[in-house]
Amino acid sequence: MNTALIQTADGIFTAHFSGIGLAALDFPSGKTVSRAAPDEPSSAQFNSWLRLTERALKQALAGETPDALPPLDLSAGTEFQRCVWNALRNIPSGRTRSYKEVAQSIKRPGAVRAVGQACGANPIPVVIPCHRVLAAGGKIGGFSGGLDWKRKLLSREGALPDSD
DNA sequence: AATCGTCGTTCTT
DNA sequence: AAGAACGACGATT
Repeated sequence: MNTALIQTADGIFTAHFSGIGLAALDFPSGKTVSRAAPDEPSSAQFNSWLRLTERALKQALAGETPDALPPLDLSAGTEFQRCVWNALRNIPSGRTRSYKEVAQSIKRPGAVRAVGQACGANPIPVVIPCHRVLAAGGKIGGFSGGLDWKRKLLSREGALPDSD
């Protein structure tokens, strides 16, 4: 797994690439910046994926819909998790779904709580828009990267619900 | 506010 | 290999 740092206006994200594509994306840690040396030689392909990732990330952080994504490596997830993550990918910017709606959309209407778990296990936040999933009634719900991030992202998309 | 139903994942035997 | 525990939930009381 090659890791690369991506500098944005919101801090330094860390991207992890497998041989398949982008496998994980970490929020800025705030503290120690991982300086791990690449364990694979830098190739033209990785550089291309990194450019795509950087562009897509910055667009997404600005509340825009990325015009292109790098290949994603979701192979680490279970079948169920990949279903959920794919469902998340077609929630358009500026729109939100409830956990229940996501559960229904993947034909497992009873697996509401399991959907929440799967969202939390999303390895590529922001790009895979897990922040667009709210609890019922427009409640903010939770977020693995911290609720401040969830609110910030939704706010930039103009989809931040009125806090009740 | 407290409790229960639900279900995939993870942690313990 | 089971079984118990645990959630970024939702519905009921």
